[in-house]
Amino acid sequence: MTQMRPPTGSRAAAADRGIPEATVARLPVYLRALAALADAGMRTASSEQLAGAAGVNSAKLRKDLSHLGSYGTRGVGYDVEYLRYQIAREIGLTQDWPVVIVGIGNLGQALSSYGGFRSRGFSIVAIFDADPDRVGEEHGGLPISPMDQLEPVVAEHGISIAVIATPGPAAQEVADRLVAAGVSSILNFAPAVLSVPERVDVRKVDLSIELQILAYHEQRKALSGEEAVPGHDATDDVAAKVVGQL
Amino acid sequence: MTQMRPPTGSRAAAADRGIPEATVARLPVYLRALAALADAGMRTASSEQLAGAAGVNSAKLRKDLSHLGSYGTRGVGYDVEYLRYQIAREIGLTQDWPVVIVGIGNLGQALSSYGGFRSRGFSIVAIFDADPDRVGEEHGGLPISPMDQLEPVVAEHGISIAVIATPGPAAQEVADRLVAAGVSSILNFAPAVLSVPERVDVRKVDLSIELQILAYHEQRKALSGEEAVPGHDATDDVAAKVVGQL
DNA sequence: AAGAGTTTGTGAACGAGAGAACAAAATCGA
DNA sequence: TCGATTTTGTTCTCTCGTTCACAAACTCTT
Ligand SMILES: NC(=O)c1ccc[n+]([C@@H]2O[C@H](COP(=O)([O-])OP(=O)(O)OC[C@H]3O[C@@H](n4cnc5c(N)ncnc54)[C@H](O)[C@@H]3O)[C@@H](O)[C@H]2O)c1
Ligand SMILES: NC(=O)c1ccc[n+]([C@@H]2O[C@H](COP(=O)([O-])OP(=O)(O)OC[C@H]3O[C@@H](n4cnc5c(N)ncnc54)[C@H](O)[C@@H]3O)[C@@H](O)[C@H]2O)c1
Repeated sequence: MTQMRPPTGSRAAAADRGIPEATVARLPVYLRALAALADAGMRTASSEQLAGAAGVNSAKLRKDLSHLGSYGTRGVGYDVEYLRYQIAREIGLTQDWPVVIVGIGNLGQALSSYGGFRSRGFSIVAIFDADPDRVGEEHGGLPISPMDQLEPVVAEHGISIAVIATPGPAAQEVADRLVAAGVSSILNFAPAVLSVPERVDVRKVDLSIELQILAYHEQRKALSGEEAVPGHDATDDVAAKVVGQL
Repeated sequence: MTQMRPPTGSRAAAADRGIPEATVARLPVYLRALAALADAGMRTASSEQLAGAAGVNSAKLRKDLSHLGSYGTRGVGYDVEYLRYQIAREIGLTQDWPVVIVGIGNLGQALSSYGGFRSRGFSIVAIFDADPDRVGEEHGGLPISPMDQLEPVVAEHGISIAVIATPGPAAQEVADRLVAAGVSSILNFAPAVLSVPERVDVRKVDLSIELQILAYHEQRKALSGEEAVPGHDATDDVAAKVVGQL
């Protein structure tokens, strides 16, 4: 995703601040696991325990954490609260991130009403929809704002993270406006490939794709049961038209 | 994810039917790109065009497709409809998958009302919630069923794919019931690490984590601006308690 | 029929990530 | 103080995935 800017020359000691993408994606999981352990009253935890709670291999967890620095104690483990703070700081969760949501349909409403974001370092400061009839409707304590408020709100709050939950065809246009207004990270729920300048990060969440991946594995499981029949594939060349739409 | 069952001995020719996980995750994207091209009236497409529409590198696309077989024509490209059918068949989308959703809160309602699943090969056949007051409510044309209907419905329709959209603490229990009832693929929206038998596939969608990953990159961008100050980190050892809850 | 022009399919080089294994560093009990 | 025990941080190896680059295969024009 983000540009891996070439070796930053002037670096002296250990923590090179270049955490592997795969590790970054797991840090939030560790944070959640630590919260669970803290709630359970644990003040310290071994890599084995933490890994268990996070659902990963303990060697992987230790290597991940070693990228942040050396925050454990050999023979003891990790101080739960301290590690929690260090990870939060590394991810950038010691500050609160203001976020806007564009497209308040089924999904946008669910997101707007979701209370879990605030406690994880994000506050939704405005929600937008193009439908004039919906402007003013409240969701999660915020009124829907009209689209012409987008630029001023983004500027005023210094928004850098936005969520797109519009239909697919509208997504690119919305993304363009967001980027022009100053947003540099987008979470996209619309089934569309967004094209944005290099400095902008886009993450895509696509529920249909997730289901399709499950379907693939499901089909393989089913097939490996009846394995018997070796090499044919009857339906193979029959027709192309069958697929219907997408 | 799924067990990479050891080399299946009795395999003669080319297509070994062991598609890399990374490729599987991209096939649905290609499918969508192909649909877009077809709608635009294209009957044939080069790897370059397809890759453009799908937002990937063309070499990667060609290698991905080569795992399914040799469906292109050198000097020409790929027949849009034919490739579409082949990918759909490979993913298992020539059949329709019945799906159930458990936990009809904000998110579950959005999913239930979403029309996009049907056209992509999935039909929601039942939705469940533990709240007795909500049983009977309609969402997306389906009434909410009580939880005690879960096992009979899963059995009757031969459900193998389920979606969990309950709060985190309830997720494991729900997963256990689903698995016991015969489900072998789960799409989980709850912030919880599910433990399931090996034969069961779980995919997790976690919106907070997506935002946190964006926040990390956002922070790095901000930091690399003020790069000047080299090695310190004032707030480093100050306190641990600051983090609040998760 | 032959040559020019396209575009696929794949071999090979490279890079990133996962996991096993172990030395180094800490605690604890005697 | 010393040795036994625990557990981290890191090195090494292996696997998986990405990208480049090009020969092989096809079309089209003359
Ligand atoms: N609802 C789901 O469960 C679900 C599942 C998978 C994918 N998605 C995707 O998420 C997106 C949103 O889904 P949804 O069900 O909420 O759709 P929806 O149709 O209910 O809502 C879309 C909203 O976006 C608004 N909108 C349209 N054009 C806009 C524009 N140019 N600017 C601002 N707002 C605009 C519409 O007024 C509407 O309120 C879609 O792209 C959909 O494919 C949704
Ligand atoms: N809404 C969002 O935008 C959003 C965003 C990120 C994550 N999530 C996660 O998705 C999940 C659902 O979110 P939500 O906003 O819809 O929550 P919600 O509280 O609105 O809905 C949860 C639903 O699950 C039902 N439920 C509770 N226990 C159950 C059980 N044991 N069996 C069956 N049903 C049960 C409840 O009755 C309720 O209707 C949560 O885990 C949440 O953390 C939601």
